Amino acid sequence: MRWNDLSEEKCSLARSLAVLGDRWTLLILRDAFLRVRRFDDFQARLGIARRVLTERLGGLVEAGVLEKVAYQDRPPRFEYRLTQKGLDLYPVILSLVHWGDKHYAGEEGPPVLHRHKTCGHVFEPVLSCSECGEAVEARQVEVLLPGPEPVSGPVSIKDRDCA
Amino acid sequence: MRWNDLSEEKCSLARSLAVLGDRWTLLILRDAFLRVRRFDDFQARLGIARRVLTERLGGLVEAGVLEKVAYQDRPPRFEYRLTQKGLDLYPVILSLVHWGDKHYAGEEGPPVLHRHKTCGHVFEPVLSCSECGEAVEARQVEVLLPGPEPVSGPVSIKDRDCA
DNA sequence: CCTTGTCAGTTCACTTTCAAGACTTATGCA
DNA sequence: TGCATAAGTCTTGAAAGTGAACTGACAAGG
Repeated sequence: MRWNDLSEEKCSLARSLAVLGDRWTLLILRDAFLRVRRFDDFQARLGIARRVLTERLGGLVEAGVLEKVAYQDRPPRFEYRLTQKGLDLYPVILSLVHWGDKHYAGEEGPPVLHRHKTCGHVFEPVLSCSECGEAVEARQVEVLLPGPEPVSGPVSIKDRDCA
Repeated sequence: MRWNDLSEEKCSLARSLAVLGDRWTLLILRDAFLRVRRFDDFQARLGIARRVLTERLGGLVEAGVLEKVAYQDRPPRFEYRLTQKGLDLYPVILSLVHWGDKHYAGEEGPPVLHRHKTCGHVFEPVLSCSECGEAVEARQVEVLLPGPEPVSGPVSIKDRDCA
């Protein structure tokens, strides 16, 4: 399978990974959420090869996750900023961070804490159900095929291909 | 940077990506959540090169995300099952799926729906705050360095390296 | 002027990883 | 005996990543 074919799959996870599934992309986005914006800052913080960084930033701009904005004209200089589509990735990043905190923090505890400005508390991210508000666990979720109404109902693995 | 060095970084995102950051790994886990368990089933569904699948499954077992269980002895046959650590990845997967649904579902809508058995409704995943229960958005979160009490407080980018 | 420095990339010579499919081993079934 | 199944292993060319040096446009200092 060519990697680009993923974007044509009828699976939202595959389509997301066509954009994000690269080894560097999520690290670049982590820094973007920390308000890193410039080529050389990304490069210095990540230690990524410059050619690869060029490609990744270009890909993220093309995908609409970042936008390239000139911050001066002579000489032309640009910065990369998260779009709303990029900001929508925050749950992905925070879930990954939380999983790392849970399973890889040593005795020192997690490397950083997060404070929710809205309520003022240090918090942990919880993935919850939009309908009942309870935390969602894997085995409490059933996958359904969409569609007006007809056959649908619980679907066995063989009926579908996708998460 | 060698990829393996990531696991030594003092950043939970980097440590998570050291395990999951590969192009195939999350697709393998998607299938695992759909209760795919056997080598040939993964291979046929994903179209992944068999050698790469061997490596990835081995890596996930080593990381404690999957466990390899014999389901018969002669000939020896194994299946790969999610551990609790693996099940803990559900928020990551679901967040990625939801982002794909939001930004890549065409007119047909998302390829699958999720039903929360606990409450019975089709739902969307919401990342919420463990303290106040509200949905968390990127720009409402502040990063703090942990520690007993001393200096800490809001941290500027230069003070930390990590998400 | 002339040098040094900054920033956003390119280019190049290499190394590593991946892809696709044939092959292997152990066994049950007809 | 011959075929099928499952879980891999092996081989080989193609693709992607790496690190270091280089470029081009400009600013600042002596």
